[in-house]
Amino acid sequence: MVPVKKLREPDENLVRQKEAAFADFIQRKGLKTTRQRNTIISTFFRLRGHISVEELLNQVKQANPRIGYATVYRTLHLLVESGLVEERRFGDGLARYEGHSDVEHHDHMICLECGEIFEFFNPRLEALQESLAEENNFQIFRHRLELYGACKDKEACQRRKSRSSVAAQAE
Amino acid sequence: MVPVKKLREPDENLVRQKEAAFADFIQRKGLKTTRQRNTIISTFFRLRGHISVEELLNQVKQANPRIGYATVYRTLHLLVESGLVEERRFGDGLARYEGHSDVEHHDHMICLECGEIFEFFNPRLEALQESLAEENNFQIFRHRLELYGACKDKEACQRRKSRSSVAAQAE
DNA sequence: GCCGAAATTGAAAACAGTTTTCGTAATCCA
DNA sequence: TGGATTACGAAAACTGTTTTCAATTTCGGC
Repeated sequence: MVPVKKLREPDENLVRQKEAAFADFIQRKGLKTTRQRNTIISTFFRLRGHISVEELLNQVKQANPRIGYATVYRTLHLLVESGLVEERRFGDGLARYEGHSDVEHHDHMICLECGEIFEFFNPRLEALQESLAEENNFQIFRHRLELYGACKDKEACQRRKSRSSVAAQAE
Repeated sequence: MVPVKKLREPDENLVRQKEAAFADFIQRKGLKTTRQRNTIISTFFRLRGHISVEELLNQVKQANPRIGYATVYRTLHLLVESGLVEERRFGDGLARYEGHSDVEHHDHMICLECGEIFEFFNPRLEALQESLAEENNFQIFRHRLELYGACKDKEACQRRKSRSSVAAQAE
């Protein structure tokens, strides 16, 4: 079973690979390669974690301050369409985008104290879901499992259970 | 284990009980009892399922057409605060509200074809989540599990897998 | 290299769902 | 039954996201 892991630095080879895959996608669709899109995707792939549009735009603006929201949104949609990126919503009202990790499918643990998001995958869990669906005459296309709580890595998160921070507006 | 069930008609006694509980809540908070709030909550508790604000407003307007969005939103917030109702978001951008069923906690299967929402609960699933969290040094406060797919009750949902209907914008 | 159709951009407007404002009306305790 | 307090409803404001539109860029063919 694949344990929880904090996301590692994206490695440069993988990033290049993804950029190439996106270029392919763009070409296959008969779309055009533009400076803005390149800036956005290469910025995106070099970030790690679950990026909100605003976070991405901020980074992107460092490379090219003239790029605006619209283009970032549009490019993210393309990334999702290309299959290179997934959109997630964790209940704080923001869409977040995640470049595929090497784990194909995974679920999330979200620390309500520090906001850290961990990925995990467990085949028994998947199997159990399948068999439950089966029993109930339901066919699963996809699912979403999110555990909200406190990570124990940082003692701070265990102490500060006041639910003051991120917890307030989550969900 | 508690199997999937479609929601039954809310029974009149339970509804009365909830209305009373809400009245209590209002009083404890030093708020006022108003005709509008009464209309809204009694309409809400007599509906079943996972109600969107618009659905609720439509129903409410039949009893009193002068009631507007603002009051419905405000009353729903009170219901959530009172603990009698939970807010859910299934990724179509709408908040949905659910009066507690008799199953305290439960997860959801959502049919992407017909939009039907089923509730289920499975202790093994819960236990597995707990042990995964344990292993990974994480403390769960709450979680959310949603299975998206096609219900097999209606043959229509199995046939029509084209992802044309509800599926398109979901997530 | 240059043309021109087609795609893309950025700013701003539009949108959807939700929240807030503000003047008026209803509640309810002394 | 005041009268302070809370609630109401309509409309404006807000947030995150999408669309519009005129101007710009891309790129395959010449």
